[in-house]
Amino acid sequence: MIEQGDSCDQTLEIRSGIARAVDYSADGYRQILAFFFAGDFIGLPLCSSHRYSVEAVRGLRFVPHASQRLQTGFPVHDSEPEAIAKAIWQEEKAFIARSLILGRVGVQARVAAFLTYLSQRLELADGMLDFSIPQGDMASYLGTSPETVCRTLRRLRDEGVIAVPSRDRLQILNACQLNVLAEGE
Amino acid sequence: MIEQGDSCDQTLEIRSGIARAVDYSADGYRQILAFFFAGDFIGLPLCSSHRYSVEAVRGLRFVPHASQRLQTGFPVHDSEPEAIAKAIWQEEKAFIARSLILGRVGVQARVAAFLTYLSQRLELADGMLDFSIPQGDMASYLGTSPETVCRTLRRLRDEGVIAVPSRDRLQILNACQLNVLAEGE
DNA sequence: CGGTGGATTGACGATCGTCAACAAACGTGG
DNA sequence: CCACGTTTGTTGACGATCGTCAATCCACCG
Repeated sequence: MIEQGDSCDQTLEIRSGIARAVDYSADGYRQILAFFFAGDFIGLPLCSSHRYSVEAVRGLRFVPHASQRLQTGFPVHDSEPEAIAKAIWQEEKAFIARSLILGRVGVQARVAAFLTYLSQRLELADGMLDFSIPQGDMASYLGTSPETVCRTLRRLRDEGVIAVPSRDRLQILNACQLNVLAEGE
Repeated sequence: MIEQGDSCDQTLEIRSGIARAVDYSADGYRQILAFFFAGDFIGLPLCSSHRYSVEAVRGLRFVPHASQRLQTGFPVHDSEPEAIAKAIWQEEKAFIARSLILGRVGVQARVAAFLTYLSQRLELADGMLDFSIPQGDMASYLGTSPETVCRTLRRLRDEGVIAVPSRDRLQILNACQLNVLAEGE
């Protein structure tokens, strides 16, 4: 889709589904930097080459746009400058969001903050989320292990904060309590 | 200096010293999101209000610039679009950097990655860093406690990877080993 | 029906956050 | 220059958390 290091000549606009931004460090370390959802633009050409790879998580539909580089002038041809600023802001917000989530101490706080964040992006109704993100991806995003993610979700389920009716559905039953947990107990 | 939530009508250009970007969440949680150094622009007006506060860490000198909002058109009056793209990219890079550091498992790996990152920004010579960042700030940035930061730095010192000649100086003796530790042992 | 990949659970040991005490550095006023 | 209070750094001890390894279960697909 987009490979880290590729030159910035196209931008993707997500129509539906979830995509992940992945960083492959020189040392082989792999991290999921962000998730992107319907309506997001990714691969904004602030630089000459992409800073991360973009991969489909599930059910991804997107449209590519040819992009002129911001370095050689802003593309005012088909979109207003405001639209570009908004898209850049959206992308940056995604990175700050992960930063804020990872900065919390305790995996439970991070998971709770992540679920709250997700609910703002892909809530269907009544706290029900389209939760088609593998736990391995969640673990990489949250800087922990899949086992710990699983255990933490289980504890939240046992405490009645969330419900997991099916593998790709997750319902937030007690958003208030989730916020308390996100502060670290 | 800049308060989180203020309207974006000024941009700061750092001349010397270190500044920190701080997020105050609604729940009172405080996190240091990024450090900024000489040459950086902060407070870029991608949005109508600032997303974080900016505070001086030490020895900060800066010049304010009145900023037109990107939302209402790019300010091409005194700087090229490329310069703006570069500044935005620099800011975003700082957030991604923290994200990549925090995503690593183990405090030692995070500290090592952070020191490597710092050395790219404020290295003087021979791995010697102007290290006037309180350990409390480091701890908040790294998502850990001041005590653990202190202990980790001590271990690195004992292993001969770094040296701390004075409180505001830190020398990287073995950059290679530091990279190994950043990968998690 | 077997195979495959993800999810789950248990056990164990290392790490790390917390509390507490103390030392060192710094700024202030005398 | 000294006395003092305040901030920051340092160290020890302890308990909870979390990463790892391993085994097992489950959903999905051929």
